Amino acid sequence: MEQCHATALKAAGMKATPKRLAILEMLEAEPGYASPEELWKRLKDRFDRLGLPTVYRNLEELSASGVLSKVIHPNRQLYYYFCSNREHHHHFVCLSCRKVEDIPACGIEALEQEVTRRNGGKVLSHILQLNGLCGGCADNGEIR
Amino acid sequence: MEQCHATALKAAGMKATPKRLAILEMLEAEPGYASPEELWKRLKDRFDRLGLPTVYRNLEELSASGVLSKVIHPNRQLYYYFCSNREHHHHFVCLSCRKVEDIPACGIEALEQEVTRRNGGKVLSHILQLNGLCGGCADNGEIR
DNA sequence: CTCTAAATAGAAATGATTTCGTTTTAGAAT
DNA sequence: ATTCTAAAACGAAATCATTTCTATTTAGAG
Repeated sequence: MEQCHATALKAAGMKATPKRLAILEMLEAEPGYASPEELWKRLKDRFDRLGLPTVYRNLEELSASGVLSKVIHPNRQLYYYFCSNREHHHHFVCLSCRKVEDIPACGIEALEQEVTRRNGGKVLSHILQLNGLCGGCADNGEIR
Repeated sequence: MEQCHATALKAAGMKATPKRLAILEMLEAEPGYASPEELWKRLKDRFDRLGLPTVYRNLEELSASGVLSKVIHPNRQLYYYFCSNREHHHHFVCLSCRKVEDIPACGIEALEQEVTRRNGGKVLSHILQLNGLCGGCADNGEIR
C-alpha cells in the first residue's frame, strides 16, 4: 500500500515523505472527497507537528502530478479525491455524501441517463467546460 | 436593448433597477467574461454611488436566474458571461483572451476535436462534472 | 401618490488560501 | 554509515476576494 504510494511519488518526481504518504493514505481510505482542513485535523494527531499549509501544498502538488483529483465544488472551496483510475474518465460527485463515482466515457446526455440508471440517484447539474487557447491566442501562447 | 433586459428581469421576478440594467448592458457589450471588480471599476463612473457588494450581489442573482453564466476558472475567482443562447449548451473559454464560444452539443471527445477544427486554437483541459445526489441520498434529499 | 418589499451603500468582517524566512529532512553521493 | 543539498515542512502572518450587517433608498404595484 504505502509502498505503492512511494513508488507513485517517485514516478512523479516527488520525495516520499511521511506526511505526504499519510495524506495519500488517508485520502485513499476516504470514500469520497475531503477538504485540506478536514484532512489536516485528522492527520495532525499522527504527527507532533503538521502545518495546515503543508497539507494545502501537498494536495496541490499531488493534484498537479495527477496522483489526486481536484473536485469542482459549488461552494468554491478546495476538495480532493484519491482516484486510482488512470484511464481517462470523469466523476460523478454526490453533493450530499461526497461519494465520487467514476464515469468511464464522455457523451453527456447519454451519460446522465446511464449514471442514474446504473447508480440510481439524480443528476442535479453538470459542469462541462473546455479550457484552452482560441485560434488567435494559440499562436503567441500567453496566458493573461 | 435595455427594454429587452428589463423584460428579462421581470420574467425572472427581479426589479429592473438602473444598476442592474447597467451591469447587464456592460456584460453584454463585453466580448468575453469579466470579474465583479472589473465591472465595478468601469461602472462606478456612471453612478455617483455604486458599491462593489452590489455588483457581486447582482451578478450572483442574475446568474442564479439564468440571465448570466458563471465561468469556472482555474484561478478560482468569479467570472461572469452574458450568454444569449437559451438552448442547452456549453462553453469554450479562452484562458488567454477570455472569449467565450458556445458549444451546441455534448460528447466530449468529438467535441474537443470539433472545437479545434472549427475555431482553431487548442483545448488544454476540460472540466466535466456531474453534480447531484447518489442513490442513497436522493431519498432523504439533504445537502451536507 | 403611497406604501412596502426589494435593492443599495459602505464599512467592516470573514476565512479560506498563500506567502515568507527559517529549520528540518529525504535520499543521492561519497 | 556519513555527508551534503535540494526539497519539504514549519507556523505565524498576510492576503484579498467575497460576504455580512445595519441603515437608507427606491422600484413599481395598488
